[in-house]
Amino acid sequence: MGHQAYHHGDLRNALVQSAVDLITERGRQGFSLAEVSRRTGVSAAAPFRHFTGRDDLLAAVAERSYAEQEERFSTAVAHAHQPVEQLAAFAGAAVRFAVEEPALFDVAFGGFDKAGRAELEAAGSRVLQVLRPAAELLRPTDPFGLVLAVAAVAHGFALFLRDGVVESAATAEQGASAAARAIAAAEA
Amino acid sequence: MGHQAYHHGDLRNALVQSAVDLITERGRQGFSLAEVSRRTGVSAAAPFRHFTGRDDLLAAVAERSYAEQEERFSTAVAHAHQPVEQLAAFAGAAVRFAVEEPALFDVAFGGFDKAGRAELEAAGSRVLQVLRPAAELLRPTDPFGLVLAVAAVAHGFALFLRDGVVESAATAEQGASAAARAIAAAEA
DNA sequence: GTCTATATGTTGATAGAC
DNA sequence: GTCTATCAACATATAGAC
Repeated sequence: MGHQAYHHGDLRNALVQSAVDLITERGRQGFSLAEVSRRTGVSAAAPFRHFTGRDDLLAAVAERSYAEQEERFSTAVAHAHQPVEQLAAFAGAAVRFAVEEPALFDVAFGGFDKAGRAELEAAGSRVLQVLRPAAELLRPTDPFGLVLAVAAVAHGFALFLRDGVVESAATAEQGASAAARAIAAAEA
Repeated sequence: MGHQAYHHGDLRNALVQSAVDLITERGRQGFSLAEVSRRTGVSAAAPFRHFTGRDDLLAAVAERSYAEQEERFSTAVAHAHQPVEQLAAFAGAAVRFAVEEPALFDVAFGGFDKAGRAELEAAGSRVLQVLRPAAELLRPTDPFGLVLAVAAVAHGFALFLRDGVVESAATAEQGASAAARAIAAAEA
């Protein structure tokens, strides 16, 4: 608020939000910096004051994606009290995230160049860390291996759901949770 | 081979091959129809005689990807004789495919619009069918559920490897195989 | 029937004005 | 901090050469 006519106030966040909306509507292929500018009501050059370019804006969307994932998954894990159920809850929440926030899912995993963006890699690692405590209890010899396996199967089901290989979200969620329990049970 | 000066002989396949090479070198972001034309030594308009556009060429690459996957995975499965080992072999082969054919992996799963391309969806389903016999033996009540879980975890590990979450291909391959065995063991 | 030449509109990005 | 040019590269379409 102030001089909204010229200055936008918070153009950076407005651009990120427009990008999320655009990708939600048209998919990550339909994303373009020009269209984001248009929707935000600024010129095509304006975003370059806040981002070094197209990929930098997408990186900001990815950061937001990881933050949202961390919040959702840590909440889901906190609501379960048995370690095995925490893994299952994580897997289910990962599938729900793909359904409820398709744009954030696609940008984070539809992989653009994460190379050289240490902050993004760190954010991605932090998401997996929410499984650490449960994994330490269940498999003290190789906790990270257990984390990876559970995250991998959850992500695979999420992708199958978005790809249409699995039709119902409930099926994907249950499949991911069941697989997480099976993996946790191995050599337990 | 007759008049190579003008007619290309097999421009369609040459374009697909150039596209694979280009994506291998620069990633799926670096793909452009113009660059593919340049490398193949034809004008930018030539591809339109064989493909309706950019996405149609990518779809042809995806078809080739699924064919390659089907061949690799069915071979891997055929070499294992216990059903559980067939699942593990599939998972390992899926990870190897991501390493050895990064372009084919990215195009098939880096998901562009598969909507309305029935042939592509069918090819994708056929890849999973190579696990059917083993799954029928191990879990007759829900064979497809077992197929999905194994394919999901394999795909997840493959993606983590390509994303740098897992550093070594051997780790990813072993993780995927071990998870496949664990999933097969559940309620067996 | 297969490719080239050429043209249009869109995009990502830069430079300089306000 | 944002705008108005402006540029090269790209996807796509059409008409015509061989």
